[in-house]
Amino acid sequence: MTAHWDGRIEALAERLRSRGYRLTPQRLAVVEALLADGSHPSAADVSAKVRERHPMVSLATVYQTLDVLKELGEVLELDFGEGFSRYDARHPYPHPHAICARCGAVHDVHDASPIDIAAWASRATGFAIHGYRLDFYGLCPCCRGSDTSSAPEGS
Amino acid sequence: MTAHWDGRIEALAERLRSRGYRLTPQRLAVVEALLADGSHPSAADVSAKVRERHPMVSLATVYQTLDVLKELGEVLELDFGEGFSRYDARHPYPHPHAICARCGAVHDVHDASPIDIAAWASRATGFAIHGYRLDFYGLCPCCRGSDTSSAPEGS
DNA sequence: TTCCGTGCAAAGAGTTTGCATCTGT
DNA sequence: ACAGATGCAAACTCTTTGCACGGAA
Repeated sequence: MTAHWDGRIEALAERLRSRGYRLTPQRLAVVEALLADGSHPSAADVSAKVRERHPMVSLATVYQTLDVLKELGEVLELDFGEGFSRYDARHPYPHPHAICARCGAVHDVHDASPIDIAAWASRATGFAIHGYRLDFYGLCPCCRGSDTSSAPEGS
Repeated sequence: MTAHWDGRIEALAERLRSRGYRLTPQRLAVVEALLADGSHPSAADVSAKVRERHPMVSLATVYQTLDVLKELGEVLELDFGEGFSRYDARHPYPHPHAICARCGAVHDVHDASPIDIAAWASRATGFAIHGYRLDFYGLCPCCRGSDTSSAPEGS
């Protein structure tokens, strides 16, 4: 299967080198782990994925590589108030997310907004808007049907 | 001066008592600190403010009180990815914020959105949307004019 | 008197950093 | 060969928790 992030590994490798960063096996492994699926992995998720095939890559290296990728604008750090960060290397630009309160899944929302919310906010606030974040909380289509209660855990 | 949160201290006191919570001097001090100004204070900010007049109130008590207030729905916990949470007791319901990248100020956006973004997101994602957060990043009107560079710190 | 709340200090989670060793270019 | 990257462990920040004391109902 092909998708728009095909070739992103090669592009990233080139980008790293041209900016004076070395392309180490560890960095390659982190990039591969980030792009492996459409999820929004935490640093621990990335580390676990990397260790499946490169058991000696340390968590510190994962964090350091994520920092480099953030600096290059090739990964987006997402904080949903869970106590840790998630990362998105497939779509490293601001876009809305929908978070399921029951199963915890994070979905990307790629539909174009019917309005230019940044322009609206600029008008409403007087700010020069550089970016935004828009997160929706609710039940994903899957969890909507499978349970009448919306709480992740019974209190 | 009067504002819509006048009487909120009294209302909160009543709410606490009716729910079986005690109204202690510490809790009153935390509530006062939260409502003192329109900023979006962190727990440390609240603690500092409380200690101006009640030096023996511990940080743990501040956190515990914030938990109670969150449970009552009287304070909103906000996480802007700064590594700590901020709290809003004046407007404890979801509303957009605008964060200045230069001075760090957090402004409330009270203008009504021109569209029902929750309805849009529901249509776009199939989620049952329960809530959302919308944060804008940029330069506040004050910082816009005072400096041509947008970085909080020179790198 | 009976709990609930407090203060202290220690524990906890996630992230960052110092330093000696190793490696891509 | 040399600058930069790695791995380990310790440090750091914010937040939560255990426990004995203290005060309100």
